[in-house]
Amino acid sequence: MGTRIADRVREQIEQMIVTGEFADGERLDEVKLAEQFGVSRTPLREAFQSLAASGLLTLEARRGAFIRHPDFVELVEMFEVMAELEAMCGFRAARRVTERQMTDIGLTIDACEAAIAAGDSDEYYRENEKFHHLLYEASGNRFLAREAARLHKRLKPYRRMQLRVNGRMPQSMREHRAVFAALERSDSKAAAATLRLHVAIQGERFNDLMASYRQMGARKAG
Amino acid sequence: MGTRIADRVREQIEQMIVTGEFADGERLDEVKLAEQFGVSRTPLREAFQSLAASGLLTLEARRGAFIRHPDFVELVEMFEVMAELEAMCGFRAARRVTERQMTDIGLTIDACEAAIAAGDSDEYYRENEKFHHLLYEASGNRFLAREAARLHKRLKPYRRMQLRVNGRMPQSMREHRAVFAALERSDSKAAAATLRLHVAIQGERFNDLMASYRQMGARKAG
DNA sequence: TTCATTCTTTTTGTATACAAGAGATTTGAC
DNA sequence: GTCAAATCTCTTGTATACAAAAAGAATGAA
Repeated sequence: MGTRIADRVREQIEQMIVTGEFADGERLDEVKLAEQFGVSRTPLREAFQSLAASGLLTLEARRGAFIRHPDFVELVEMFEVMAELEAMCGFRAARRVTERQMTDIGLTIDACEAAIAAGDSDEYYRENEKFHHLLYEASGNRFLAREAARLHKRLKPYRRMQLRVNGRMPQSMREHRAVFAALERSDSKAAAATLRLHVAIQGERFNDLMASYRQMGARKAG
Repeated sequence: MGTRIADRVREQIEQMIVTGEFADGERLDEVKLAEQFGVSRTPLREAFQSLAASGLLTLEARRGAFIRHPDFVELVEMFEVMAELEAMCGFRAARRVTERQMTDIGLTIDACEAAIAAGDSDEYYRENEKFHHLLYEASGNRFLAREAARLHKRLKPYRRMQLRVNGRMPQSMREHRAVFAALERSDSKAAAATLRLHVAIQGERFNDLMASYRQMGARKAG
């Protein structure tokens, strides 16, 4: 991607979306955004197309571009797929991960724990994200890594809800350690199973998420 | 999708791509395509963005839109992910598939076999595709179904290679029947395992595909 | 010839202009 | 006041015009 305006604009809007800057149902005004970015509508509309194809927004014919947050059912479905993709990555990584990659993964886990201890949740999110991306890479399947990263990005606005719930972060860290241990002993099945549970929404977390979702929905609507 | 030119054009180009109308490395000429479709470059370029985001073509900054067939490694990687998505669909479908869906799936299997008997390979491809799409739907996870369908479409140009090899079609049919049987007895694991093997490229099929790929590459290049 | 350089042409990227549909508003009847 | 129809405004979709970069052709030196 060179210095194309369309690409830059796409990147910026993408960031705005994944950081939850838009409310559910909000329409992205072409002219407003265009002058906000200081560009014409043409590259902006190309960015819209690209974002829509990635699922980050929805284009309705002759109505415009809308942020359509997934409903609760779809959100669970998406996490279900994410869980399976991560499990797949872990399964393959257990056999293929390099020394170097293990070192990097270990570092992110340490950094995550340090962030928790320091109460720095932004730092935690960053390192947590790094952990997962390293895992995708370690799968040794570059296509899989890209697809996992894509869905990961799409779920970004909703992942915070998942982590915010009480006591989730220490549990999450234990799971990271368990994944690391499984990779270390090349235990594909354990790595896959741990990651599947790490990401999936089931049991208590189902209820926690539902509550957060309702809250979020209320806030966004208001 | 209303009556937007961009959408119609996108659809048409997509068809052209998945039916293998373009050679590897081929550049899609904006002005030529525009006048071919009788439209301006604007909707065409929007279609390009959308197609690129779906992975069906590659945009290179200030160079244009190119068809970039995956290299052999990437192709295997993609089928690996496809196998897992189909396994996931089968796993879930075994618990959730409806009577109606089972009937439909059974019909496509019959139609596939009839097509083989009649030597009608186009019909076979159509019904085979229907079989897989029904399976995606039967998973009960609509997001998963969409993602599976997306990758399925992207792999379309290469699936024919896989089926073309000697004796593959009857084997493929046995696998369809095995999937059906597993669904009928709600055997999630069997459904998943059968589908994983059905789609994955391993063992002999690896070599078969590699040979076909080389052939195809040669043909396209020439 | 072969290579590098300059000029020309082609093609992409962006802006703007125009057309047409969706939504809001006004007007009028009851 | 309420509803409906017509009008107006705003927004999207498409075409065209222009700018700039890349590809290609021509020129000239070794």
